Amino acid sequence: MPTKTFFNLADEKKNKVIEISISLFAERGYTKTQITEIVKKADIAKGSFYQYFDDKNDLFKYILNKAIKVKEDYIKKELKSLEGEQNFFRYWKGLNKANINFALENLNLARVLRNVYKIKNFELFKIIKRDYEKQGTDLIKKWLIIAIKNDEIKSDINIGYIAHLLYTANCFIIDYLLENEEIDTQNKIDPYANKIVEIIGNGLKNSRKKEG
Amino acid sequence: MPTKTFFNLADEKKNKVIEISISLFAERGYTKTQITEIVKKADIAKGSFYQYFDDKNDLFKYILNKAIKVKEDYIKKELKSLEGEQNFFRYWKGLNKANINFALENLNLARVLRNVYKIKNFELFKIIKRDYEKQGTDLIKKWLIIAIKNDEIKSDINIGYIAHLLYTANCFIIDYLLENEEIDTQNKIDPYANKIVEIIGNGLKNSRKKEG
DNA sequence: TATTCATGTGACTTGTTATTCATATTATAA
DNA sequence: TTATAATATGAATAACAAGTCACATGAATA
Repeated sequence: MPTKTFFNLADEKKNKVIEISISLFAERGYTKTQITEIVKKADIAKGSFYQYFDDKNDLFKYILNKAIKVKEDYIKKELKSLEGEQNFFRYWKGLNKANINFALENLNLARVLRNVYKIKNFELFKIIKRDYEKQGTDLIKKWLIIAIKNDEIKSDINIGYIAHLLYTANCFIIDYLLENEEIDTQNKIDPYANKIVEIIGNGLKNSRKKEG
Repeated sequence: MPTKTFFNLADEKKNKVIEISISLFAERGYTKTQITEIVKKADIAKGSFYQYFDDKNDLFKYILNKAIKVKEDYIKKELKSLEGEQNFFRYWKGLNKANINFALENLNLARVLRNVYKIKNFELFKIIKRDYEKQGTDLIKKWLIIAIKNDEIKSDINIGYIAHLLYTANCFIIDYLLENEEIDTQNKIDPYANKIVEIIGNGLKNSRKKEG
């Protein structure tokens, strides 16, 4: 956790440090981001940095948690608007939409999250990563179980596998978005995401049942 | 390129260095793999290492190219056995099979490749990575075009997107395999991979045409 | 204004790891 | 056997980046 001193800082200064850190972590990942560069860009002294944060890790965890919270808010908002909905695919589509909106409106935060996801052998983040992924797949699993009960989806699937596949399909869309910066508008990414949802959705659908 | 001295080495010694490097790069990725550890495990002197390789990068590129070559061999072999085949899905299944076999039989080489794929901001590897991905998607694109001509696949798809999706679905299977070491046999990974091929395949199929 | 507390500072220390180099050993050829 | 080339060695160096610290400045209160 950042120190009291950091939170006492004038908003402008505080946000400058945060924004610069986010953009560096997003661009270079954890290891290659240097405190030296952060302080230079934020125009503060090295010593000051260590008055604000215990160490590099402290800063990173702070930003990571920020990213997770912001993303969760997007998902919560979307789920609220889906309340009462019975159709699995609309749920999954909603989850995709929330994730895409989060990424579009917070490109660098989304990049920080994806970098953590891809990181290797970082004991500290392994737990965060696992929790984070579990949260995503658990939600899908819950929906899948209901969808199978409702005969909406074929029952000959392994729920764990498929939840993982659907989760990954979503990550894939986000990656595509983050790696192809030219795709920065809803107009371009939406048809793309919908196509994927449609393709995988068609493959999953219980063909014995007509669409609802 | 490793030096003449390295290639002159007795096979046992040479392979020891290679194997240890592969397993360390696979386990820890490029940055966290230390020459000091390689040298210690391979039981050679630090100075010797620098008689064999220009630097750490030289070693890594050598191993990376080795991995690419080995993987290509698996694909070439599979493609040969598919010669004359007209069905898109059998091709795609074949590609999956080749990749899975490569990964199962060369776990660490596969991990090295996946690590490179996930690496950020490594100018040197960006080109290799891009080439490598282009190769994978180009193959799928070629098949997709034929499949659409044959009415095997719906025509309302963006070939670039879908090729990328199919390519990623494959990477997803490999990741799942590499991250869940307990899945180390053909028996366990095959039904899993087939399920994914089936799901996405069903979604892509032209429903106006009966299966061939 | 004097005292105290909070914040700012950047040269220095520490730790880490790639890379070098002067020297020793071993193999090869004459 | 001797000379020459090839290979081996590990302590020393270099480069880099995180984290510290003794001191400076500023703000708040009495």
